[in-house]
Order: sequence, then C-alpha cells, then structure tokens
Amino acid sequence: MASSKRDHLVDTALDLFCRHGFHATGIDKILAASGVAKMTMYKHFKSKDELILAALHRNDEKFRNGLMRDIERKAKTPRDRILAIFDYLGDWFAKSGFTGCTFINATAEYAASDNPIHAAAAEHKRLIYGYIFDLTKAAGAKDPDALANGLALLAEGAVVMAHVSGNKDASGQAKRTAEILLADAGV
Amino acid sequence: MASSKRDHLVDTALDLFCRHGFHATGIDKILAASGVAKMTMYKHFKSKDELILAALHRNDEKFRNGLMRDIERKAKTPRDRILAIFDYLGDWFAKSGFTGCTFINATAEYAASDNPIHAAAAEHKRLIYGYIFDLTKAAGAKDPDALANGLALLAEGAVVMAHVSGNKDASGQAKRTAEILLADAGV
DNA sequence: CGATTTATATACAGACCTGTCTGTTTTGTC
DNA sequence: GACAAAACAGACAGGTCTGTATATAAATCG
Repeated sequence: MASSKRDHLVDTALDLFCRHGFHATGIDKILAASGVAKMTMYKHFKSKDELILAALHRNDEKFRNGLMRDIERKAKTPRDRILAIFDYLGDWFAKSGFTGCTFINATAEYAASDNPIHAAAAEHKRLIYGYIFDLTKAAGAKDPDALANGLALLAEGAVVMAHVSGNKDASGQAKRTAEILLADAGV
Repeated sequence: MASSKRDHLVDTALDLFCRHGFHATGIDKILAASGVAKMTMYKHFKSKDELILAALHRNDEKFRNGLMRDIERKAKTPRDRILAIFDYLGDWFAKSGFTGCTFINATAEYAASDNPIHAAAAEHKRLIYGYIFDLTKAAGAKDPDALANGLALLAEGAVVMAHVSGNKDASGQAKRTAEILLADAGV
C-alpha cells in the first residue's frame, strides 16, 4: 500500500501535536512513535511544516465529519441540530484526552496571519461557520448570519473555557445561552 | 535599582512570548532583545518556566487593570459597563500587534492541566469571570451567574475568532449578541 | 527471476536549546 | 575611597532540533 505509511505518520503526528503541541513535538518523537524511518517521512513530506499541514487537514476532516454525522443522526429539525452542536461539544470535552481545539492551538504557535498553518486553521473555522449558517438559514431565523455568528462565538468560547479552565459544563452553559438566541431569532 | 532589570526582562519576555510563542522564544533571544546578561536573568528566575510565569502575571495585571480602568471611565451604569467590555475588545483587536489572548496561547503550549503555566491561565480567566459576574449582579440580572457565563463565552469566542480568522468585527458581533442576553435577563 | 521502487538503519551537519561556570566590570552605599 | 552587591561578557556542557547523506534490506511487479 503506497500511502499506508503516510497515513500512519499523519495519524501519529496529529496525536502527538494535540497532546504536546507543535514546537514541543520533534520529528524524532513522531518517527519513534510511528516506527517509520526518517527518510521515509522526508520522502512524503518535504518539511515538518508540511506534515503539520497534513495533520491539520486530517483533523479538519475527522472533526467536521464526526460533528455532522453525529448531529444528523441524533437530531432531525434544524433547531434541534443547532442545539445538538453543543451536546457534541460536551461529549468531546468529557473525553480523557481533550486538549482543546487543535486549530486554536496551532494559531497560538503560528500567530503570523500569513503563515500557511494559521491559514489552515482559519479555513477550518470558516467551514464550521458555514455549517452553522446553513442550519440557521434552514431554521428560518430572522437574521441567519447574525444568529450563526452568535452561536459560533458561544461554541468557540465553550471550547476555550473547557480547556483553559477545565470547565466541562461550558457546553451546557453555551447550550442554555444558545436557546436564548434561538428564541430571539424566532426559531 | 534592584528590580528595574527584572522588570525590563519580564516586559521584553512578555512581548516576545506574545509575538512568537513560548517554545519558539529562546532565552538567548530574550537576553539579546533586553540587553541583559544571562547570569542576571538566572539570578532573578531559576528557570525559563519561572520567567514565563512572571510574564503571565504581569500580563494579567496589565490586561485587567487596562480593562477595568477603561470601562469605569467610559461607562457608568452596570449595563453600559457590560457592553463596554466588547468595545474594549474591539480596540484590542484593532491594535497592530494583536496575537490573541496570551493565556489561551499559553494553554495551547502547556496543555497539561496540572502545569503551573496552565493554572496561571485558568486563574486569569477566573478573575475575568469574577469581574463580569460583579457587573451582572450589579445590573440586577435575573440569573447573574448564567448571564455572566454567557457573556464570558461570547467574549472568549470573539477573541478566538479575531485571532484565528482575523475577524476584527468579532467584538461587534459579540456585543450585538450580548444585547440579546441582557434583554433576556431583564437588564 | 530481475528490476525498480520503497523502506530501513545510522551517522552526520549545523544550528539551537537550557542552564552552569568563571572571571571582570560596574554600581551603590557606608 | 573602600567594600559589597549586582550586572557584565563569554565560554562551556549536554542535549535537542531539522534536514541530509549513505548504504542496506524488503517489497512490488513486469
């Protein structure tokens, strides 16, 4: 299999980046954890930054697919699906290996806005916003853009508070607040 | 002056940590930028982590003092002061050197919840929440704790969106959303 | 089977990291 | 001016980092 080594490398790298950060995770640790030789890695990725980008891309796919699949399975109406976002966050926060949003963390380490890693994080947030906006529009909100912005802020805030303050109920607080916004938007 | 070197070191370190991150900022760079000798630094701080803690402590003081002074000068009623928080955030986001919340960034690099650096970030957030809670109580909100939580989530979300997505209007979106929460809380 | 790709182990370069050590110079105070 | 505290410069140790080079072994495929 041509890409199995590559896939395994990306999975291992993503796990270590999430747990220990990007600068703190050296190439050698990723190689040792994955059992892949250094030259193999540098054949697939021409630098560490490219490996980071690949790991972020995988994380984006995993996160959004998991979110959408879970929500569309558990809730049927747009309104219920909006609220299900916060239940999904709650499940995520409760996982033992929770270390916050990897994209927020990446932005912390690569603050320059023209950095490709920072740009990848921005793109992820844009896609998440798009999903929320689709839901607020489908729900028939008065101002779907304003509502989607408010919901997105609550969700991001909950992720931050869950990680920084270890407040696992941040998702519950966000959900209860979201209900106020929904009522105001006529949803 | 006994502590002027120490102060200068902390200021320089804080600036570099904010701009480039914690792991990416080496001791040598801080020393070169501050013009302080290495042994002087290690006389004041027994490790880099202690310097980081001192820098975070200074940032906490600077941020909260700046926030409270500005708000109490510009707004008089509890309600206006709550909304002034978001104006303050807007001014902050608009600054050229804006690199997000240093405490969120620190948590990204020091994810373990028992890490003293992570704990310092949690304490900062706790103090900020306390300030917001005092305002919601003074404003006579129906459920001041719930309102303060909602407002705090909006504020944290705005900081994240402003940094990750470069969305400078995140503070405006948060403010408009906050007004909905205030109305709901009878403020 | 033979040829080509793919992955392996390992050593290396050059830079950077934190923290220590030694000795000198500056500074502040009596 | 004498003395002590503070800051200085700069070398050093021991480790880590990214990325490259080399030479060998395994797997794939016509």
